[in-house]
Amino acid sequence: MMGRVTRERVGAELVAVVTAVVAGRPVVLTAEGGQHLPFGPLRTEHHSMQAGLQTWVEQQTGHRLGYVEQLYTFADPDRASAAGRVVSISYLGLTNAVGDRPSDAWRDWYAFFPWEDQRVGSAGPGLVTEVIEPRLGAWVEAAPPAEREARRLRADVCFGLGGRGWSPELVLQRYELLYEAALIPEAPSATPDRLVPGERMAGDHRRILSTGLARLRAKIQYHPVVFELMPESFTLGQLQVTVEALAGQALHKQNFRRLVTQQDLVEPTGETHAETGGRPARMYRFRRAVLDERQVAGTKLPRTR
Amino acid sequence: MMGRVTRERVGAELVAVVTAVVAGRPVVLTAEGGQHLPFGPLRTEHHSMQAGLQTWVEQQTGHRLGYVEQLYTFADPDRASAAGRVVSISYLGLTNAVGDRPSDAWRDWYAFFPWEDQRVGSAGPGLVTEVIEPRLGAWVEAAPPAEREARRLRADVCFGLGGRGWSPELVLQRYELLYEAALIPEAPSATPDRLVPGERMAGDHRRILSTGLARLRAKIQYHPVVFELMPESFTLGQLQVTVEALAGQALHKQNFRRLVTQQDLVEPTGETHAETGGRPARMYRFRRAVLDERQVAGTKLPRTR
DNA sequence: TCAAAAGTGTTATCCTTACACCCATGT
DNA sequence: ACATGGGTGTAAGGATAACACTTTTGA
Repeated sequence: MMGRVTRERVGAELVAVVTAVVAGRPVVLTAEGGQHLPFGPLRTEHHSMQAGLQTWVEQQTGHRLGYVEQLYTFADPDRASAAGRVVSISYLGLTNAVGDRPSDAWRDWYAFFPWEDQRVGSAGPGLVTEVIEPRLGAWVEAAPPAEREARRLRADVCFGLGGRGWSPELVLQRYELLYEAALIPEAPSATPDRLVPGERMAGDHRRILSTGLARLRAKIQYHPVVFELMPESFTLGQLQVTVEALAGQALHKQNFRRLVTQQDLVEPTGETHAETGGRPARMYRFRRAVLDERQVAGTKLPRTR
Repeated sequence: MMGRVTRERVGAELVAVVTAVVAGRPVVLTAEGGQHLPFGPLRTEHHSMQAGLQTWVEQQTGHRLGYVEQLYTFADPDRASAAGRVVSISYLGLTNAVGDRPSDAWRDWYAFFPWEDQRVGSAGPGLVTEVIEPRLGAWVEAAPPAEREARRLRADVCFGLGGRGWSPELVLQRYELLYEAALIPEAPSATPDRLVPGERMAGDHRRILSTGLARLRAKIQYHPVVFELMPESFTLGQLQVTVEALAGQALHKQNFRRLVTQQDLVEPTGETHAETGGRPARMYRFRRAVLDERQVAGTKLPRTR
């Protein structure tokens, strides 16, 4: 019986969250004046979805993506109209070759999510305490009493309120919370005077972008993907700046270095780099062999017997 | 220019890897005599993909899925024929309500992946040392010299050879390695006399299933998803048996108990359970509140400053 | 009384965190 | 000389892994 239904057809779209880090700023590749992520339809001539994606991105940036992984597949219900349904298959791409084709298509992540940059001196910390926390407080109070505590807990966990720590990887949860609280313009009941700052994108592309940031921030903690964003050789300081840019958080210098060196993730090239001020730094390169040696991260379960 | 292309259309299929654990055996819901995973086309009347999936699964099992998460989206190139391309959006579903409709549609995971069960007394350990290891050895030797070491490393990491430990979460990597080594029937150049035991499924469903196992084994380590497979109340022994069934590995009893209790994942119900032989065990229930409290797992990066 | 499973306690080890300090360069 | 960033050492605390042992039931 299952095979007898008429098979309906949908449009399949490939969407790319391509990111890089330039001078301590995480950037994402956009199209059409920063309103879109790069995207294009899956074509019959594409051998695979990744190949199709590579084609679209190459046409816009002129270079191959070093690293690509699938993010998530969305079926936007708003677009299930007479024209038919559209399914968006999104990918995360990482690259370090921003300079090849200078372009203003590379936009700072934090233009779209200002609250996500929690480094000191950035917009994030002030934005949370002065704008987001009070408005979420109002949203909590506006709930029926039975639901109030659940809302408060959710706000506290997402934004590190009430003495909780800030968790960089909760990007998507924060975006969805702001959406539900009608504090961002995508929300149906949003009112202009209560919005939280941050540029929006066409359709659900800001949501897809937030999925990409969340994945990258989570993955960086247990898989050596940062190196896809680095040049061939780099200093440990540059590496740390890159990780901090992605995490939106400052890291402890000495421990960061030990973490990287003790795990044998890098090897010295023998050269040094004359930095602005201070002692010249040793240059390192990523030991690509670790990708083969360590398929595995580390278990949380007690092993044998 | 991007908007001007004629949008080609594809078939969108929803595929479910629904698993449960019954009497220490992990099982997966199949259709049509165990050859398929349950699947069905995405319809216009489905409000969302998850809703569509729930519909298909409910029709076959009669109960709702407690937990659903998206797995991966595949575009099988072999099926991009005259009939057009098909995109399969796969989901992982967890349930504990197997008993509602008795059915032989629940098949043991390890019928499809016998090598994945590494518990003592199971087929796995012998299969690896007596069949897989020698045949992979031949595959290594058959490579051109320059490629030989890479193949050996890969085989060693995947199957815990050469003194390495077995990593339960490498399910997909092992499947793909066996595929490339032509040791499973899906492989184009496979020959019947060199195959590794294990039932196959239609199309790429065995591959999708292996993606599901991999995700579940990985996720169980940092997120309390096991409880979706447990009844309302259970003993710590039953919980351990369930985790062991999924991991395909025995766990250390005392440390497992401590891990569960010290993290406040469970609370005692006050009742006890008279087991077969031995002292009666306390019953516990999952503290669902932890899902709200702990959105976060734990960072691998040194935090402040 | 013994087998079987539940449950408790203790110790060695490793990893994370934090702190203190020295080194090499430009100005 | 001193500011700046690079680089090293070490000690405290917590989590994990491994060990030995007691308790409570059914047969």
